[in-house]
Amino acid sequence: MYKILLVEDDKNIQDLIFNYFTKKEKGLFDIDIASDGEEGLEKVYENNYDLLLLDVMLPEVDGFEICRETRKESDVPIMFITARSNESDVLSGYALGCDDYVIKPFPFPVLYEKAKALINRSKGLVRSKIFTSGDISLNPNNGIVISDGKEVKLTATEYGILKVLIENKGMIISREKLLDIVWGYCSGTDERVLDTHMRNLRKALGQNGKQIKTVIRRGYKIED
Amino acid sequence: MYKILLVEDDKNIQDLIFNYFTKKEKGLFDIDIASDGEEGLEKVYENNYDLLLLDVMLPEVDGFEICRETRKESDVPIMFITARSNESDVLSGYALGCDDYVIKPFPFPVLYEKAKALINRSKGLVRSKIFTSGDISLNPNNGIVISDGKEVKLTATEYGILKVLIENKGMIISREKLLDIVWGYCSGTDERVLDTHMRNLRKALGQNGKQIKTVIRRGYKIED
DNA sequence: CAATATCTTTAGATTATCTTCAGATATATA
DNA sequence: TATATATCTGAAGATAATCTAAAGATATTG
Repeated sequence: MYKILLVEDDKNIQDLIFNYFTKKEKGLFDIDIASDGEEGLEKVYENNYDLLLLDVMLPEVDGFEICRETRKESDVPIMFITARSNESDVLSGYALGCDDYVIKPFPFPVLYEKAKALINRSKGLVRSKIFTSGDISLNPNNGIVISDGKEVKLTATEYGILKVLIENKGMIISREKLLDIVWGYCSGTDERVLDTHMRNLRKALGQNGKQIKTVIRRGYKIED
Repeated sequence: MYKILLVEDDKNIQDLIFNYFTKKEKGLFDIDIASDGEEGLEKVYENNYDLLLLDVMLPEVDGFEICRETRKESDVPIMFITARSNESDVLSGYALGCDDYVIKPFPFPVLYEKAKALINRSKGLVRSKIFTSGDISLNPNNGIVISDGKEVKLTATEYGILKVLIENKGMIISREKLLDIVWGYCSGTDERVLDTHMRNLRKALGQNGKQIKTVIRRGYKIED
């Protein structure tokens, strides 16, 4: 559940956005509404939003001012939604540190997807990147492998093998393919090195090493 | 210096974007160009870009396909820039995991600011903040590094290395990437300089130098 | 232009990791 | 069941990556 603050003085647009955002995928977004800039700033200070949707022309304090004040101490994602489409207004918005500047009118589904994309980006959730198999998890982003809750230190080769297996969980990966992917070639004579690395990898994973099955004559696979 | 890949078949637009982006704030952006989708995908695989600008309608492999393939293993920021303005096309783009969908024609300054905002967001640099790792803190605003409560004077190279590591705390940064980011290239012969700088950096940080771990064959990382 | 600080190069020492090997064990096939 | 084939294991040797230290090159400062 992500919390969004909408600062917009037009009741009609308030309702339309509120309805679209709260009903589309139930429970994904929770929307707070402020009808003028002063109220908007107060809410920003008092809450911890995941996204601000700011109209620019507002009573009391305008959207640009809200953005400027907010950016002094927060990197919360900010999108302007406004009818002011002058290039110079758009550039002003970006200069103040907004993330997107959407010009009215716009299709609600597009605004919705923009909001989702931006929130995901801000939380580093663009691609769900942690692979798991049983109690083993591998995060290709930082290269950390966890088995039974403890980080295990793998060598580069072991890591490469595990990555291929876990990315293709359940599939049998042939020895040739493993040699090819991890070493970049497939010679043949020294093909037995893989045995040793598989053994070391299994040992490093402890109890969970058993998740790596050998399928005789066909390769290896990992299964939870 | 951020690296951008532009995949666009129209030579004219290629030139316009290239010129605008490379000349505006000199050295902020470095632009690679691919004229068809196949070349684009190759470049994505071979390089480490900070942003992809993808046209949708392309020879060989279209922009959507590039996005889909890229997202299988990367969360690099992606912006579509295309004349296809149907709502369903826009939604397709977001469904594939893009960060923004810009409809042609657009003012170059706006595209430029969008690119900057997105890259900053992706790197967590929206608001400059103080990075910490254990008892080390680095303030990119004034370039001051504090270790164990005392300011330590780092050389520019040492500072650059620490900054990259601490901005990506916990992640393994490859030697190539460090060389590339800090020196702007990656030659190969004189690659061993890094060893020395890492040692000097660790020594300068005193006890806390131990927070910088070397991950053999894969790079270095900092952890608290 | 000298003095100083910083960066880069080099090469030997020290590890970590990879590979090889040979015998043991398991599995397929006839 | 016998035999051939495939994989596992453990130890040791080979290779490659990183660390260290010291000296030469370059840049910066007064």
